[in-house]
Amino acid sequence: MATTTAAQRREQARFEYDAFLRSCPTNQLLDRISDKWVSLVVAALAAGPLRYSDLARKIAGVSPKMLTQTLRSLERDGILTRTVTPSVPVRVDYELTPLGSSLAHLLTAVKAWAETHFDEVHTARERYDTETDAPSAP
Amino acid sequence: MATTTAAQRREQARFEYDAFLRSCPTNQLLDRISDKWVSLVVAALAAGPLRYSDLARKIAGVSPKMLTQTLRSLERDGILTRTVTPSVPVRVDYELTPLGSSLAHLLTAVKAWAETHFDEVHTARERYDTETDAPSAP
DNA sequence: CGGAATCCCATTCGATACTG
DNA sequence: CAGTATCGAATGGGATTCCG
Repeated sequence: MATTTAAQRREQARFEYDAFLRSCPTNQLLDRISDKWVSLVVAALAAGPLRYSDLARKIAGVSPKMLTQTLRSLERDGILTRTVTPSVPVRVDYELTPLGSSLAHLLTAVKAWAETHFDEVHTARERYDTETDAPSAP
Repeated sequence: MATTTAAQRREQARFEYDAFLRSCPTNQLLDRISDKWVSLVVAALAAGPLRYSDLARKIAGVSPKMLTQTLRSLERDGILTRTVTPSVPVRVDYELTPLGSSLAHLLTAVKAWAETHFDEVHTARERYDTETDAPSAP
């Protein structure tokens, strides 16, 4: 017996892996800040509160769908607050919470790392491309 | 005239946005470390060099395809080194470079932030779900 | 103005099978 | 052991349209 070993073993491994991820706050939050738009929104709001259309203009390339989706998930996580002012044309402001500010600081650290080591990465990348792309080319 | 305003304007905005991203090292590297598997591989290698199959076992849930793909891109960026020992069964070791170690440190900082603020996020999330999910539910 | 809902395409990812 | 190749499923994300 045990014809199903290989497949089932990975399936079970995957199960345990999922359980691990669920129990690991790091991965949950890493996934959150990993999002392409999240970092841009947080960076845009770091300077101060903005309205929906201001964000759309500042980020410049985001579709309304993704902007709304991103803002909702960030609001849900307590990264920012959404304030509706029921004037005639509705006005909605978004602002970072203290938690959001601390996230902005973290992203600043990431940015610092990226700027510090970008040269190394760039160099390594070019060398790798040269070595693998033209090792035996005429 | 100007029937195409809305769509075309965003298209052009998108173009500029792409140009911005290309010139911004932060986003390039943020995208790299954002990857779900990258962080796991770096974390796994932080303790010391590992062989391919060791990594597959330690990460437990990754397909060979993604593992190889992740390792290649990290090698390309100078995050880790790949050492082939041409013994009878081929042996390949992966090890973090100094650059990779610094990235591991950064991920540690992210992890610290996540663990520090996980409660807040969790609380905010539950509150949000409660408020939006059952305000008028029977 | 600020958003919700729908459609749909492109990329990505995972599982499997095969090779050196 | 350490990959590569291929296929199908899932997902993300953009455009569009309509509501309050």
